[in-house]
Amino acid sequence: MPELPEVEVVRRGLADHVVGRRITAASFTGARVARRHIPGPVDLAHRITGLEVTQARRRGKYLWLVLSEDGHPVHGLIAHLGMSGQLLVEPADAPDEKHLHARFTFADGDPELRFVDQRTFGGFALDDLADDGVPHQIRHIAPDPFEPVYDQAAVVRRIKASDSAIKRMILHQGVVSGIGNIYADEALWRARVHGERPSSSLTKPTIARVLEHAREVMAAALVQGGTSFDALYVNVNGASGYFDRSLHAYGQEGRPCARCGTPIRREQFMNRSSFSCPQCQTRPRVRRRAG
DNA sequence: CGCTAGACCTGACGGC
DNA sequence: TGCCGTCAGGTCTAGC
Repeated sequence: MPELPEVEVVRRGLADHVVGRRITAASFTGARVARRHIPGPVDLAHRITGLEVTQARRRGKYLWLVLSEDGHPVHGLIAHLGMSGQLLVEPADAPDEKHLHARFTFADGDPELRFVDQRTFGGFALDDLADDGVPHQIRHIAPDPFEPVYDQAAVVRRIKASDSAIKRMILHQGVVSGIGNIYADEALWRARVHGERPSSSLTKPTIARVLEHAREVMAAALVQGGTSFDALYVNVNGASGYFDRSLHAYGQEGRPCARCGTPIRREQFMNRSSFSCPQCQTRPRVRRRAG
């Protein structure tokens, strides 16, 4: 569910409500929520107990809490929200949620931090931090468009060199991170490019425009607290964003394109739905084949 | 190497 | 009312 803007809203909540506090206990309700931590949930809980949260960081859709001892960073507690994960800051006496999977308590008492995840595609892992402060386990995730180390010219070159569809490339978290199905469709609509166009057939300025639109639409969504269609996506206080009102393509099947009035179409691509304007975003003429 | 399909889960919704 | 199929914001991997 959550893409970069929604995850950034959560990161800011963690920065406001969790950074600066010392963990006194952690519990995980099962192995699945800690499946990325090979030694298991008990080891994970044991190893973070007593450490202080000194930073809340994010790359793309991945979050991590920098955990320190005596002021020195020792670990990164990686969190991914998957499709339905929520990190909630709540009083300890709030009733347990149906899909509560983790609980963290702190030396200064209330509030505690909870991880609630209906589908448990999300979860936690503990890892060391590399020299640049990024946990080793997410080294394969490329910088997102809001990071200082993001090199758009390099991303454009890499995409231009690929014969893959442009939508596949901007969804590829190893090329550029943070973009998911919603913002991919919105960026492509804004750039008037059909997602199945082979990347190599696009000019570098066009590829750059797609990426710039992706960054802009995510920045606009962030201002509005992210995109939420229902109660599944919320910030750490349980509140929803309202960028869904500003979507032009995603989920808009049959509604008139805001530019030309043509009904937005829905197609299957990469085993998921894609939304686009048939008039503004013409399909590639031929599906190229090797040979 | 790149791509596809499938797996991992639960719940909401529409049709019958 | 229930049953069944479909769909959902993500990621990972087995197998071509």
